[in-house]
Amino acid sequence: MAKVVNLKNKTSLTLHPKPPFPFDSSMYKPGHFPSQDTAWVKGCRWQTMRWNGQCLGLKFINAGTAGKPKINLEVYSRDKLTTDYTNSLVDEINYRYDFQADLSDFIEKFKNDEQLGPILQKWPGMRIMSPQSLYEYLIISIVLQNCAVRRSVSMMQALFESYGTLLDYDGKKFYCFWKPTVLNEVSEDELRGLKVGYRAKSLKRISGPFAKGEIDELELRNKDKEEQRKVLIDLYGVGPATVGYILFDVFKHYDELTHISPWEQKIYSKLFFNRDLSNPVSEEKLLKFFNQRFGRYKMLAVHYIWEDLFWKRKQGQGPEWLEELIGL
DNA sequence: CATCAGGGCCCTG
DNA sequence: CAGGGCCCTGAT
Repeated sequence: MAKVVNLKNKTSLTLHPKPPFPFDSSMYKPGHFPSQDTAWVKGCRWQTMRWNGQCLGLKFINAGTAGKPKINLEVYSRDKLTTDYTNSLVDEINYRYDFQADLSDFIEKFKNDEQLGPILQKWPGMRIMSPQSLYEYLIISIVLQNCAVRRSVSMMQALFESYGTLLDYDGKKFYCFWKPTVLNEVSEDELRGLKVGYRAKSLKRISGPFAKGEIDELELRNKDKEEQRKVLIDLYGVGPATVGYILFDVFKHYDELTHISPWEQKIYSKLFFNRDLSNPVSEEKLLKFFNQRFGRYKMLAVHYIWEDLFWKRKQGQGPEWLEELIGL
């Protein structure tokens, strides 16, 4: 069982995302994998975070409007935090949640687009996000591979219980990720015991370069997209699908769309071409279509459409065919 | 009970 | 560059 740490120290900070900023669609993504390090209710997101050696419990509270955004951030920690620490934390949060992004050009370009226009009206300036570090995102990607969501959730749970830290803060409990050194030192057999299957090897081999400091996420952010791609694809267990997600979510390349998985292919074929699930448009044709229509914003545009679909589903207004595809 | 596919990726030929 | 195999689970 994971150890439980009670975070008694609370620091209050204020964040100012660049307007326009719709809080809920930016801070909660029904289309993302549901990990056990977070929760959301309207106007509020809880999220654990490992930063500079400390496990933190974050609570983001909406205290503004889309036009005049303001977030009250409560940071729960075991130790008292220094100003230097909270400054670096705020920088990191701004990066991970893309708070300072200027999306005015994107909004202007597509406000009258047939599919995108209505969503931009509803959620002008919605951000992309990756609350996790690059390493943590990689772990999630590995447990996502070649299985349905239900199993991914149970693998993640098992990993958190064995190697994570359960944080107790604000009357709630969420898991916090482990340091890369932890998995680097366990045996593949031990990992297999958690029923992660052949993914045990990938989990271990991905942890290595991070444990040894061979991959520095902050440094990698300053490289160009193709250099980032090369570093990622060289990791064992990381292929084109995973790299695509990371270049977009973690490194914020709004134009990264080079691979469409079969189930995404079915969804886009239905949404844009009204094709039956059994008769999807080819990946190549879809890629060409997105490129022509959305140019350097193609993945961002797809994200808006994707999240709109999954928000509707969450509210019980999703299309029938989507349930068929997800098959939970 | 058996069989199969699943939000990939690696390795082989 | 195509295709088999991989761990395991839930669905059939």
